Amino acid sequence: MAQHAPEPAWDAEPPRDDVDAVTSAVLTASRLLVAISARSLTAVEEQVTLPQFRMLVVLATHGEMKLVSLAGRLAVNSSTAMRMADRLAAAGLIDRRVNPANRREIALRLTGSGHRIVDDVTAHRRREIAAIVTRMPADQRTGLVTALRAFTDAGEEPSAAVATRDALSIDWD
Amino acid sequence: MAQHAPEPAWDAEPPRDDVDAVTSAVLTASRLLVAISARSLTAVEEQVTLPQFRMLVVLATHGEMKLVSLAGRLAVNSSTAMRMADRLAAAGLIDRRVNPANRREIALRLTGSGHRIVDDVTAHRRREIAAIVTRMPADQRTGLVTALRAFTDAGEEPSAAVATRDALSIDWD
DNA sequence: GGGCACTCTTGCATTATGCAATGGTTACGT
DNA sequence: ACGTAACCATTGCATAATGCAAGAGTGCCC
Repeated sequence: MAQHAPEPAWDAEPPRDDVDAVTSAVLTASRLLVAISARSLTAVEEQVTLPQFRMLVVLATHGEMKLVSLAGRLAVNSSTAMRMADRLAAAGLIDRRVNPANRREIALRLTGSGHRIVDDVTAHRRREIAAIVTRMPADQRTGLVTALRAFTDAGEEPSAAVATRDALSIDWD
Repeated sequence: MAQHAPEPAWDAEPPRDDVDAVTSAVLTASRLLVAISARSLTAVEEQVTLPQFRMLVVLATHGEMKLVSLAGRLAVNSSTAMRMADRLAAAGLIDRRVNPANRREIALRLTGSGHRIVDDVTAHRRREIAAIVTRMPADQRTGLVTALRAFTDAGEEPSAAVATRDALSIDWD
């Protein structure tokens, strides 16, 4: 990929090769992380479908929410969220009640069982990542933290403007 | 695990463990990467659904395949893959023909239009990651490459044993 | 030649998804 | 205070995704 002789010949523009090499490294890491996440989901996929799991994650993260907010965060139509909530409520994983302060809306919330499912997946994922980190040379670890922080900082700054919706198909935790 | 107390990750709380801190950093980066991928998909989601796009990606990566292999790689039932292939063929994005060497199987392959869709998404994703990398301090970039390589190396080593299926819902490129 | 494994295909049931319409509830403006 | 507009949940309708199971064609091996 990156040869040597990074001669920044023009302007203040950063050398293309440098950025390209880093981009490729990030993409490679992405694939691994997605594979890990996919594996961590197989544990619960007997109990809930993937879209249902996404809903549980959002509720675990944001606590009680009304339906339209939930739908917006999942980037699905409210009718879709509606029927998913129906099924999750029937399965005893979420709890629905009318908001007494505003009777137009309903408050949706995880039950204990719902929380347990999310926690199981999160624990599995953390465990698997930790296992990988353990296999890394110890002196590389601090470097990874520093580098990733720089990356996420650079990536999150403008995201306020973008108002990134939650992940399309996999929510991590 | 965590109820809904926001996790202090690596700062704030005294890192109980080196591994723990790194794991948290990786999880944070994961979320950003997923958000990026989700955004890169919105461009094509008028033309194909997400599962359909996954199928296109697999075909772009592996070239011509028979149906069961494709289904296996997508981790879906062959009947599901079958009908998705029907729709993609009807849309002119893939091409199906009987394998002359083995008339039980059908060979599925991307058309030009199918390729274009995959390329669009990949380009979008690379562009967005590159933009973030550009915003990083230049002296952090090489550190990121080194650190990510150490991470992916450590993560891929045992994956031969695991035989990781492709990502459950998002294929990256 | 016959069984057997492999492939594609189709029928059936459930879930996911969006759009549009309906009815209840709140907010706002005059 | 009244009426209208905005907001919210809900349901009907159509299509896609998904798995299981059964059926039909094809190739392989003994």
